[in-house]
Amino acid sequence: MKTINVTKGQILQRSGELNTKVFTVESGLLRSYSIDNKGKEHIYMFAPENWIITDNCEGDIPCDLYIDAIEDSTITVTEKDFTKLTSDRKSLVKRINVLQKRVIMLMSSPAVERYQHFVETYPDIIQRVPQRMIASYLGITPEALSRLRKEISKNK
Amino acid sequence: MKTINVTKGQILQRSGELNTKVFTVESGLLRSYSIDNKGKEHIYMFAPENWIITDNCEGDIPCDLYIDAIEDSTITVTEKDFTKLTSDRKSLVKRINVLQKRVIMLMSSPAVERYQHFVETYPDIIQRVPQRMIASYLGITPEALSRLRKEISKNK
DNA sequence: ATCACTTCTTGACCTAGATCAATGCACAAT
DNA sequence: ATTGTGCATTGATCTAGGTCAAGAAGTGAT
Repeated sequence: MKTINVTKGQILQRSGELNTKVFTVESGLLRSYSIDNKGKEHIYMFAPENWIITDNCEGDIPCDLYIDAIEDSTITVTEKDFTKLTSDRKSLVKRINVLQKRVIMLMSSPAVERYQHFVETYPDIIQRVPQRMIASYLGITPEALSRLRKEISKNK
Repeated sequence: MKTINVTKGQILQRSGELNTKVFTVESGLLRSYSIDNKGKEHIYMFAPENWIITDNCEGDIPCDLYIDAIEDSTITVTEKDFTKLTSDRKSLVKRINVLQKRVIMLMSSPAVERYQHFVETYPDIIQRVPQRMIASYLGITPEALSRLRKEISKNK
C-alpha cells in the first residue's frame, strides 16, 4: 500500500488491463468509466474524498473500466488480496460484478445486444420464463423484444 | 432459518415492507422486481437453484422490491443479521444498494428523474464536474441534459 | 367442445432522446 | 488583444423503442 499524487486527467487504469488495484481517495476526485464500440464514454462512478474505487474484476480477467482523475488528487493504492476473501464476501463481490456489467450495458448497449448477452449468460432461464419477463429484465417492452427476436432470426 | 415451499405466483415480500429476510432457492425459480409509478413491473433479478435473493435494504428502511415465485419452489429463509456484518462487508452491501437503485432507475425512470435523483444524492459532485460528465453518468447525451435542465428551470 | 385467460405477434402511430451541425462563451496561452 | 480549446446551448432532423389496439395461438378448467 502506498500513497500517490496524481494530476487532473491522469489515467490510473485502462480497460483491457489485468488489474488488482484498489484506489482510496484521500483528496480530489476520480471517476471510472467504460468506452463503448462507438468510442463514447459512460461514467460508472465518481469517487470523491474517502471513497473507494476499483474495477470489480477478478484478478485474472481483464477489466472493463478506465479510471482517471477529474481533479488533482491524493490517493492510496492497495493490492487486492483474493486469498483473504471469505467465500461470503466473494459472493458479494461477484454480485457487484454482475451489477456493474448490467449498469454499463443499460447505458451503452442497444436492446438487441442486451438480449444476446442475456441469452448467452443465462440460457437456462430463457427456457423457463415467459418472454415478457425477459423483456422486463432487459428494460424493454414485450412488443419490442418480440420484434427484435424476429429481426435476429431473419438475419441468419 | 427454515425451509418452506411456495407455489407459483406466491409473493414472499412486498415493496414498502420492512424486511430482513434472505431467500436461498433450493429448487424452483424466484424473481425480484419493482413496480414503477405507471404500474409497470421491472425485473431486477431471477434466482434459480442455489441462488440467493433478497432486497438489499437496511433493516430499518422499507424495501423497494417485490419477490415472488415464478415456479413452485423450495426455499430456505434466513434472517439478516446486521450485527454480524464486518464494516468491510457493510460497505460492499452499501455499494450493492446503490447499484440496485441505479439499475432500477435506468430501467424505469426517464432522464429528468434520474437527473433530479442524482442532484439530491450527490449535490457536491454537481459543483465539481462538467455537465457532460453528469450526462455520461446518467446515460444520456450532453445535449439532452442541457435541454432537460432548461425545462426544469422553466417550470419554477 | 367451449370459454376464459395469458402470451406472443403485428400494425399504425408517437415520443424521448440521439445525432449532427452551428453558435456562443469562458478561460488559458501566446 | 488574439487565437485556441473545451464546454454549454440551440435548432433541425432522425430513430430506437414505447404505446395502443387488434389478432392468433396455446393451455387449463368446466
